[in-house]
Amino acid sequence: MDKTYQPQAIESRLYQQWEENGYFAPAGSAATRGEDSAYCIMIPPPNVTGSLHMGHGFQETIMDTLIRYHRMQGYNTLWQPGTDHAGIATQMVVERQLEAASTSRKELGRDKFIEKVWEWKEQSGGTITRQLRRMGASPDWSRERFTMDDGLSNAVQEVFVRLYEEALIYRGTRLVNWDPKLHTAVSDLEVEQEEENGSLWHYKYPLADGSGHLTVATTRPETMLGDMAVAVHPDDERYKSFIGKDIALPLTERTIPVIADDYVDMEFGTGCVKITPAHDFNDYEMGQRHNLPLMNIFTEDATLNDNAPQQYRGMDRFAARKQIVKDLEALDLLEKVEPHKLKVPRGDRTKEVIEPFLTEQWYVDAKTLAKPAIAAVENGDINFVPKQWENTYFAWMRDIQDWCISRQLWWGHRIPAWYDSENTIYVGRSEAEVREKNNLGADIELRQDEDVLDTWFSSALWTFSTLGWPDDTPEQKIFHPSSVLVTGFDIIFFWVARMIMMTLHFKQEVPFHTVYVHGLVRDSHGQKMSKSKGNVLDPIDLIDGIELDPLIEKRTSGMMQPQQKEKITKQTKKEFPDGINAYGTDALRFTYLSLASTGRDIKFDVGRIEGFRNFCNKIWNAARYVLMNSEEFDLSGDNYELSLADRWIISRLQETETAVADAVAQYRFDLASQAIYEFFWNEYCDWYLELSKPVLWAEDASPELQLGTRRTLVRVLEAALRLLHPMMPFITEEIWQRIKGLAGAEGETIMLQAFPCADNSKVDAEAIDAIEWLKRIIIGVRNIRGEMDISPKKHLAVFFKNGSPEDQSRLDDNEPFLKKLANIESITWLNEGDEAPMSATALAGEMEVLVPMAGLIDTEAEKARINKEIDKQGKEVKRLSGKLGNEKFVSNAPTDVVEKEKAKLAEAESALQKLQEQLDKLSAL
RNA sequence: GGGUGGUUAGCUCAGCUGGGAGAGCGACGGCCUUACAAGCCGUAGGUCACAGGUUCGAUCCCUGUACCACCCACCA
Repeated sequence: MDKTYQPQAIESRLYQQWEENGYFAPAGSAATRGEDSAYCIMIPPPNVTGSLHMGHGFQETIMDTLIRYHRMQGYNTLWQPGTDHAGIATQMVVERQLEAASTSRKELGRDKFIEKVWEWKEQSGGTITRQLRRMGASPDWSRERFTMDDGLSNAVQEVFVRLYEEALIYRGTRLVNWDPKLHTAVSDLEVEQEEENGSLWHYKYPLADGSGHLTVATTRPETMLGDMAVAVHPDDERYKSFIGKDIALPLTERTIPVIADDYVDMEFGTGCVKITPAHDFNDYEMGQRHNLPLMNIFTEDATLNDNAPQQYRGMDRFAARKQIVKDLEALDLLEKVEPHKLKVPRGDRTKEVIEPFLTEQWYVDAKTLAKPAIAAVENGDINFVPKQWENTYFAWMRDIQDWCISRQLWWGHRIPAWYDSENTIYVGRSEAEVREKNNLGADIELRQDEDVLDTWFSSALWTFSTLGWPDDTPEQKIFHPSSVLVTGFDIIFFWVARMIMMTLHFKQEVPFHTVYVHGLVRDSHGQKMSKSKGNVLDPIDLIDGIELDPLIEKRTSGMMQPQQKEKITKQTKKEFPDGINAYGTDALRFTYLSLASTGRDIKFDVGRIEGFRNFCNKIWNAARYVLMNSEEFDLSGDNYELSLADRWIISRLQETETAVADAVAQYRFDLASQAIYEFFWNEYCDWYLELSKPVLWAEDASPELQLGTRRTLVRVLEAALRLLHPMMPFITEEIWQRIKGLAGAEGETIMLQAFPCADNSKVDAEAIDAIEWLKRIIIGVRNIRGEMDISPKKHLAVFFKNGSPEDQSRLDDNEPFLKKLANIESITWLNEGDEAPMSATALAGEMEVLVPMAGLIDTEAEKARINKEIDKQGKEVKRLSGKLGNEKFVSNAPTDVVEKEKAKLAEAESALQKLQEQLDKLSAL
């Protein structure tokens, strides 16, 4: 074995073996395993043409850990992989490519364009799944699905048709969020409201009869061309007399009424609001209440249409704004402009300003579907972890709006609706079915709806469409509902809520029992990672490492402003002067898990991953040690004896196994990883391996004891590897393969071994006490050595004073260990009355451990050290005696607490007394 | 405007339904001790954001305040 762990030497080889051997597939049918033993996770399908980012890495690690854990526990385990066609995102990428090639989607035409998208999908579609493999993910790749493949498209169509037939899908004309760049409607969720700096213009609107004017305040002057009224509050004394009068709308030939509506806030602006029902959601509502006509003034590109006065037609909305501001000012109608912060709606993909736009679209009746979906969480059929996300879910679901599902895109599931020349709607699974069902002869021309469905429509069916629905498949019986959904809070509404609605409706069961909601991965300063900030880390770079120059190149490529490029370059040079080391997959996974405490975002600090890379190295070297000391021996016999240390480490292993099981049951991967880390490093390596040396290296040790130690070394390591495998699959497999024979394990892979389960009968309290005793003494001597600057090489002669018979017997049992671990030459037991040399002292309970000072220790230094300890113990005594002197504490606190405090006090008092005596002696010199 | 989460060592975070705080990294001192210098040994760091309250006792429970982050919402 290499002296240092080299992840790149083993990872891809092992992964290939796992995949080729079919270890990722579920093991056994429902008949052989029983349905109860199934465990299933559906992957949140990443964009098919995307690539892995830190959020994926985090999420995949959690899922894979859960999957490997349950697989090892013997569940019939399915991790269902797949990818999403990501309508808008993918179409945008391909359109950009076309643009670069000086053509466009329109030029190409629908069929050719879709062909191009499929080409792009074939070309780049493997990236993310390849990267998932690098993460060590173990989904059943043979079952991989794509939202646009035949089976899933079939499910989408079926769901659409059935919902339409149940009147839960309908077509309606209303204001939608329109993206003028993409030329499509988007749902409310796809609109981000960002606060931006704008202006609030105050304009005079003259009355038609010339008797005066009202002043309206607006952030969007250009929409005034579509104004249909001016509204005031009915109780507003200032404007009561204006209600019912007419306004001569400037720049147009139209007159509009002054209306009263209590939506108007008297305090804001001037208290007069211009009402543009076709271009504002609130105005639309008010228009409905007051029967105002709608006048749309925009085209699909958000340029002004023919409803606008001649001089504005064809102008872009922002150019029109400038022009209208100018024109109104020229008419002397501008009263004032003030700076104003406002929320600007932007498309989450295009960042384009979204325009409320009157169109005909398809909608899902979400209110009806939401009812059972709310109930399922209320009654505990679905549990969120952490629980507070349920409130977020409820709040949204109880006020849910109908879901606009049609998109004016080409890439996606085409809506299965046909129209005749009269625009009658026919919905069906195919044109043929539509014709047959509606008795439409071949002479009647039908055209299919041009639109496609929102990407999330197909994602909403994911848990059952991937298992073969609408066909009745055995997979659905075994694996549905799935066990847990692992996802980010940002898609609770987009995806989780809609999955719950759709699945309950079509399967009459929940899609999953638990929703584990994890936080966002941020950079080490808590900033969101984004290309524009230049702070993005790529999980693959953390695995393979990357030099500084390519890292800078990666972070700055495609940057428009050279200024920004420079800033990012500087920042990157500062943070990663030598680039990023190759840490390997296991270190990365362990880092994610150790940061995964529930309910908060995680800051990813490269310092952390380095620490866990070191942990990998520690494991590697511990294994080297174990192999060196056991490889050439026959460990198979039964003629062995376990030492105290053996029994101790076996006890601690059981306790660690319990801690890990408890933590995983609560999705506390941070606690689980910490428990293993501590066990392996601080106990197995720091103490047990050291304790094994005196046994293995002693000429005169009994063969039984040596065999016992070798067995324990190997077997505890083997169990620890299994315990660790779901978190660190690669290193554990590699080492396991080398030691399985020695440990008496059989099987081809650690992946399919039993996960360790604590056996409390192996917890040996006596051994634990004995090793604690041992550790106290060794640490005491080391402390003196360190504090008094005694060379580690110096063999010490020490004395034990005031020891009990139990101390005596422990000394007899453990002398070689003490000598080896504290580098002690001799231990002299002092009976009462024996003369003790002038010494530095460490306490082990009542017993004093003396390190003679002659020639080694300076009196003043030792006095200072003792004083420090006296100070500490003195404070403790004061605190405890104060507490115990409090009548109320003694009478009110539970007796076991009082007893515990009393014992602590006695111990502190005894220590204090001994230290004081020692100090007196030193002072007398 | 409503809601959620956070505030603990220099940094990143734990702290198990209340018995006066822990880890990793970093810092400091000493070690090339035959598994590991990506290591070993030792040490020093905290009025647990602030103010009240409940309690014999509060980092933990309650109320309020401040700051940070995020989500939702129709203020032109």
